[in-house]
Amino acid sequence: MRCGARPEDDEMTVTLADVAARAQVSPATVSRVLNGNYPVAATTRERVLRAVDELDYVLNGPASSLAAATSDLVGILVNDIADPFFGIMAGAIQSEIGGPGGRAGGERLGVVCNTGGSPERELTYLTLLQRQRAAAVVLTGGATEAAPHKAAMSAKLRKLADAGTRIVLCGRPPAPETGAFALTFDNRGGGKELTEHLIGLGHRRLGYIAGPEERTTTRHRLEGHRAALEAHGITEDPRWTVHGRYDRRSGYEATLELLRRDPSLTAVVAANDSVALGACAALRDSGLRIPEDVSVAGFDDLPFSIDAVPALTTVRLPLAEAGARAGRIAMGREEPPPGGIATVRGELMVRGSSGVPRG
Amino acid sequence: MRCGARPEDDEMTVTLADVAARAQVSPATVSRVLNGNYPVAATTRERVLRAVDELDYVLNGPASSLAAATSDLVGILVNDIADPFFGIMAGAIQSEIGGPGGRAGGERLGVVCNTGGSPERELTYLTLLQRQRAAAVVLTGGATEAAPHKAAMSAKLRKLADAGTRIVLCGRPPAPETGAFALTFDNRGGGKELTEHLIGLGHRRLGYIAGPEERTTTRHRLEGHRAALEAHGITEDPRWTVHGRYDRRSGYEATLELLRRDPSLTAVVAANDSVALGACAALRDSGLRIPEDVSVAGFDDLPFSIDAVPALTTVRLPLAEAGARAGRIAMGREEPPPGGIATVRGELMVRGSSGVPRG
DNA sequence: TCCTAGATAGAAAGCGCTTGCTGTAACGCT
DNA sequence: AGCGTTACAGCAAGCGCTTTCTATCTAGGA
Repeated sequence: MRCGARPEDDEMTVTLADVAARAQVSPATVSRVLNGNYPVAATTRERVLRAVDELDYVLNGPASSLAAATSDLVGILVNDIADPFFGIMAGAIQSEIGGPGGRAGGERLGVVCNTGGSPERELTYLTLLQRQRAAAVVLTGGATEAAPHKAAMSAKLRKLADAGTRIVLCGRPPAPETGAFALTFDNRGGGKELTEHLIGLGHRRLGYIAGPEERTTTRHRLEGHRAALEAHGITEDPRWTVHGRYDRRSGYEATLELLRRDPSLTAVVAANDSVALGACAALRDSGLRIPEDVSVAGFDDLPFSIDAVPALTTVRLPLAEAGARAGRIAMGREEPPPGGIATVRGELMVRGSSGVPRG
Repeated sequence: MRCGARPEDDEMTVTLADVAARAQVSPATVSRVLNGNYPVAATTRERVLRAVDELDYVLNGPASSLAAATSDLVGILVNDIADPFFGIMAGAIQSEIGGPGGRAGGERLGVVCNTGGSPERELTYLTLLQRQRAAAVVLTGGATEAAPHKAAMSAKLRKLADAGTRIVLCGRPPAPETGAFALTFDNRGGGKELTEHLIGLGHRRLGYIAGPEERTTTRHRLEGHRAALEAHGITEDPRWTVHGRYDRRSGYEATLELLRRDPSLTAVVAANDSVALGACAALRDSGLRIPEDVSVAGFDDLPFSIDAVPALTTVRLPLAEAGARAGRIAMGREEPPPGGIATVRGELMVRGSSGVPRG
């Protein structure tokens, strides 16, 4: 690496000019060697690279971004980084973004930002990324539907797109007129299929633990559920739906509430797998067997879902695949879907937590 | 926000100078208003802020970083972003970093980078962060112990620290002479306590599913386990230890292997909770009951561990608390621990997956 | 009343890099 | 031999912001 016997190296941070001086070339040439976007004679390049190595030079990112009017930052927005649902997508996106380990060429810094599901934070992060002149931004997970926020988001996304930032929505509904590409999960279809499976088993009284209100994911999954009920002539009792957060705790409490409202329920459909796990715990604590007394179903098919006892019936979403594709699109390495929108379907996974209703 | 009837706004990206012109002040004044680090008359500030708003101005981050020689990026390195172990820490760190939603003042961009456990990627990410002149870097999770990588890391961290980047290690052993602060988990102590609990229950033949070799976390937990065995006069059979990855799949396979090697084992201690879940699945699939036939123990106490059936006996690590503290230290908002090093202890959580041995 | 200090605002010099344009050899062609 | 090319390399002008230093003005104090 470095020969270590050159005290003057450490005087200050090394600049392009220092490298140029050592390699006996102009700064321009060093820049071109580093960026590899201009012909440089092999011997010169060699000399420059040696100097870079000897001086242990690290490019000044901000300066570079300023001069080139582009940065190598790619933002990844997630609702909850502690939730594997987002972790898996983010990991897949980031690995395609390149960053380290990615294929050659643009060594980009994929940065994941945790909005905690808060619309304001989402907006603030977008501003921060805009400020950094991010090369691309990938937004994952459902969106908030409150009108003011929706409008603000649209405006912000449009502005980002105008500034040349590529926008990709992954697992989120399309944002019309923002220039964003969308990979949308078919939450409605999945929800419908799941409930139809339960109905097919003979269930007629199904509780539903929905996610937070005003979120697209929540609404779509619930709509699918209701569509299934309706398609089979089942009239839904308003008491059968409870809203909560997308976590285990919420599932536990909601299930208790559901049981209180109508003890005759024979199935509980949860907004996602974590919620379903909480539901299972609540049922067990209430002395009910799964699926003999009550069937349970989740959504997403996160890795731990198969380890539940009994294993969770759920809808598998190809999180990693979708993330990878979103990452490639963000990097301009894959053709965006026709019309800018693609629907990604889930797959029903029937496992032990669902069975024929009791009695 | 903006009155919308000024087509000239959108001509090009708005700069500080544009704002200055509109507010009838010099660019210097605008900068000062925005940074709030210099006295500006209230009426002037007012005028400037109005102009900022009207023009919808967004600071150019790279330019700002270049001129000020500092950036508002804070890097968070994790081994596996899809693993809640890291997700929880990263979330806690990021929320303290400020970023959006954080308390007032420096609005920093906390970026989490997924190394996938690869030493090279780790190094590359550090270089990328160095290039961006990151304000701070938090490294989470165990470190790789291979000598060359260790040396390279040390050098890199020292260089970062020299450049003014604050370095915090969270859940990772101290890195001597690098100027890094460390919040280290007491993996050894936790491992020892866990195994002692099992021994106390009467177990004498315990299998151990360790993590990948050459990682500090793996080694420390294993050392604790062995210390407990030794302290109780139990001679370990080499066949009782199997190495694998930190995931469920690995736990499943390792358990099968363990059972093959010695069917008389009465307990299986796993490197972490995910592995333990895999172990449970393997035991069940082998027709063994937990804990009647074989006891199982995990490590970390991730949220889903309590939902295992039976609930997992494990060691709780205060992931969120440690992350939050690491974040505050990184931001200079909390005094670093004396000596730059603090040990964070785990807490034994005895639950249903461990019981007295059969026979 | 004159002078000094305190409070603001502006001028201008960079920060370290990229890139359009301008040389200047060496090459191949007629 | 003469000339258009091609292949490199350098010059120098910024990119948009921060910050030091200087200028101005007002308010006290002697």
